[in-house]
Amino acid sequence: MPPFSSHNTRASKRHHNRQAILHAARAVFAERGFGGTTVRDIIRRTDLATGTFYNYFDSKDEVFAALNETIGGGLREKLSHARTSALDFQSFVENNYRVYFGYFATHRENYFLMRSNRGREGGNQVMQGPQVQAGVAEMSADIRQAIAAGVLPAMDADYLAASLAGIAFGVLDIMMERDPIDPEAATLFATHLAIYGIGGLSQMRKDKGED
Amino acid sequence: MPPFSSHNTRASKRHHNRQAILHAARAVFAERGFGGTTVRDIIRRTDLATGTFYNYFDSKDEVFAALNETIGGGLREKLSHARTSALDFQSFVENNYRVYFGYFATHRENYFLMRSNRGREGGNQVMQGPQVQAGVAEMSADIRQAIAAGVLPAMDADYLAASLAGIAFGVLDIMMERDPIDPEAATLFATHLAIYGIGGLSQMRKDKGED
Amino acid sequence: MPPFSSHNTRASKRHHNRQAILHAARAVFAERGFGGTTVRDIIRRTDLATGTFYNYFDSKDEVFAALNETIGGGLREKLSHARTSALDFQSFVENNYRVYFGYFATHRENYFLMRSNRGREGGNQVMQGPQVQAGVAEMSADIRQAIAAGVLPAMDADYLAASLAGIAFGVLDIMMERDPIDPEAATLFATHLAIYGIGGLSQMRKDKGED
Amino acid sequence: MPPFSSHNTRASKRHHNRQAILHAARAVFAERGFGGTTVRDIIRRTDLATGTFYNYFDSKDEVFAALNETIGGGLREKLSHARTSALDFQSFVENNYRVYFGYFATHRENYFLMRSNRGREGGNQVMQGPQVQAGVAEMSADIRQAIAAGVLPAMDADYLAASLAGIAFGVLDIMMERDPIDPEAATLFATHLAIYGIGGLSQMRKDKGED
DNA sequence: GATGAATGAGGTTTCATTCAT
DNA sequence: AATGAATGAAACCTCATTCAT
Repeated sequence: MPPFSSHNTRASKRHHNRQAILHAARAVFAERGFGGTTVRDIIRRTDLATGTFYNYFDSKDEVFAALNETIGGGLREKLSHARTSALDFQSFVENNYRVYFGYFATHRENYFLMRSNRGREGGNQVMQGPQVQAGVAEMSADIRQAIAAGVLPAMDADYLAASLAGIAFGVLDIMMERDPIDPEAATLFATHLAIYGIGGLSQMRKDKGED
Repeated sequence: MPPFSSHNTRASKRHHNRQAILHAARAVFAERGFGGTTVRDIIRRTDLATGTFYNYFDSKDEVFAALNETIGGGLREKLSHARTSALDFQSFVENNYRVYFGYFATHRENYFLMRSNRGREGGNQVMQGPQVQAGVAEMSADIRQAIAAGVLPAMDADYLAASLAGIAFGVLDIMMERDPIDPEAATLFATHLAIYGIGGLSQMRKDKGED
Repeated sequence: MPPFSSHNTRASKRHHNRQAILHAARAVFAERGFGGTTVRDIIRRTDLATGTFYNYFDSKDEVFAALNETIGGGLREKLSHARTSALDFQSFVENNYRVYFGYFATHRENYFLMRSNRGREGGNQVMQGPQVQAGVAEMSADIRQAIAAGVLPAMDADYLAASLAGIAFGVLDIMMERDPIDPEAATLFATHLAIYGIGGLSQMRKDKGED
Repeated sequence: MPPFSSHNTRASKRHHNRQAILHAARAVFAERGFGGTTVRDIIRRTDLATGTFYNYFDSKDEVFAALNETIGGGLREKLSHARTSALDFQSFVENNYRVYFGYFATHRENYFLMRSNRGREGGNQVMQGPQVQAGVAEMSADIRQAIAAGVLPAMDADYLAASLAGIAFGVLDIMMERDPIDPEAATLFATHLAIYGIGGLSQMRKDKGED
């Protein structure tokens, strides 16, 4: 046994290899999409051998899932933290957007990965990237709470949550195409649109009521 | 000789087969996504033979394209018509949404197809389905016009167009999950959110200006 | 019935179509070889339809055979005629070569066709093109006759016939690459080589006998 | 564990499989020709799986090339060696033929392979089998040298080299049909024909000159 | 007879996964 | 645990030939 090189070799090597695979996979999925990626594409960007892949993941599907898990986890955590520090509904929305746009502004790889969604299983390609799923679901819950607490007037919470996510997606795509990427501008735009829009939604009931 | 069925058989049979393939393809793509669909899957839902597929389309890609072309064409035309009849910006937005939601309410197959977008080539999965592309681009142009004409205050037209499309997508997904499907409710929700949101965007400048 | 266009339409049209197919086939086989040629390639150079091909030939193989038959026939006939007018063995050989090289000098298409021999069935690719087969066999017979008649000393007639054909092939390939094509030079070269070589073959026996 | 079979198994197995494929390919090409052979035909004569073929060769073309490379290499080397030991032009020619006929007399498989040349791309079917290519080209060079050195009178070196190769081909085909195969007889026949024929070619100039 | 779409066996190639070393 | 060749199902596509019109 070599004297130094390995006081915790076993575990750390394992971790290192797993990370190497994830890293390579993220890049390839982003470039070629899920369907266009082969396991060999992934392993080729690594100094491992084909078979080794299956010591770490059971299938191509699984790396993809793990990847989304990882990324989704990071984003979800940040969003969650941002949310707790919100004092009112506007800052709730604004914080969400700021974290969201900021995250992708500093993690371009993940943006491209997110867009590479697999092309089978009729899953919603837009709102069901795992990362977004989380955000939408939690946001939807928060909205319901806000309505219950009287902070927001009664309105369709699912439509609203889906709309806020849709705005996020749309604006994100434009933001990422620009140079320089300006997440703050995107945040302000989305926030204004959303907040005033939400304001209008209370009108909706009145409009109806006043018929 | 059957009395009707064959006054110009050759051409009509050809047309019939092409339709059969398109029909089958739409169903399979919707179920399994582009990547998960094989040409055999398509042809199996047909009473044609494998080779016949290639008399009508050169590849899987091509059916997919033709399908989107067809669908996109239909929707685009309707949207275009709706737009010309708009008297003010609110009805412009409202008509767009009404046509959009109404279209998918009565064409569920196409909704599922639209969500099956292929999973390779890093194309935007959300906003670049051919159908939507058209809508967004034209909407973006119309918004610029409206700004130039003074109907709308100066604002980021690309962000806005992308947001309006994002809202459409988000709301559509929720709408399609409900029973009964209520496109009018979706239209009103999206319209209110958008119109008031847009109203708020002018505030944005002022907010900034008043610093 | 149209007044002029067709006093013997039926038969002549049939002949015309057959010729059209043969003509097209010759060109395509020459370009792409037998294996690389599809029936559709052939028919595409024609104003006929796929199915019509099978009114004239039973298979791809058969056109190929007919083509070789036609060409071989032409060449064989010319060779045969040349042979009857030979007064001695030298002019027998010389006439053969002159006709052979002259034929391809004025029928380049057939030269290329001849080289496009099919690539299946382990048939000899060199000496068994149908055209050559004929020549070699007949030449072999003539050589035996010459030996029997005492015009030539005893020697291996099959080896000799094969060699004469081999020379023809080798020289032909070089000749066809040159510009201008000079069949007379080729004829003289091949004739000299052959005649003097044959002269040497009698020595062979003597060499052996004198051991 | 078997005592011998596996001291460096990995590499040796790889080599073994490659050989197995080449061996099978040679047999099938010889039987059916290039065009008539499918990759499946080859792999079927092996205990390997379809996909394995593509671990060793990229395509049918490539096995064929490798095969010719191997064979051509062997023959070329022998011919080259034979040539260096030639003292005069006659022994140069004689050695060439002896090696050539001797080679195929003891490698029947390769004879049949050589005749199976592919049937597409208008390549010369006769003189351009890789093996022969080498011989002809080198022979052509040697002839030019001999002419330059005054060993041979001026004559058309390309025609001559092609003719010598043509004789080899023609005689070989007859030789291989006989039982027993007698390469020495073939060698002597071809040599006599060639040497005396070449002698006659000098006459050609004179004939012309004396006009 | 002419047409040209339909047929379907069969060819080449890819690739997720297994497995012997 | 790592390796990387082997596997073989399955994908895409071609094309000689048939057949209804």
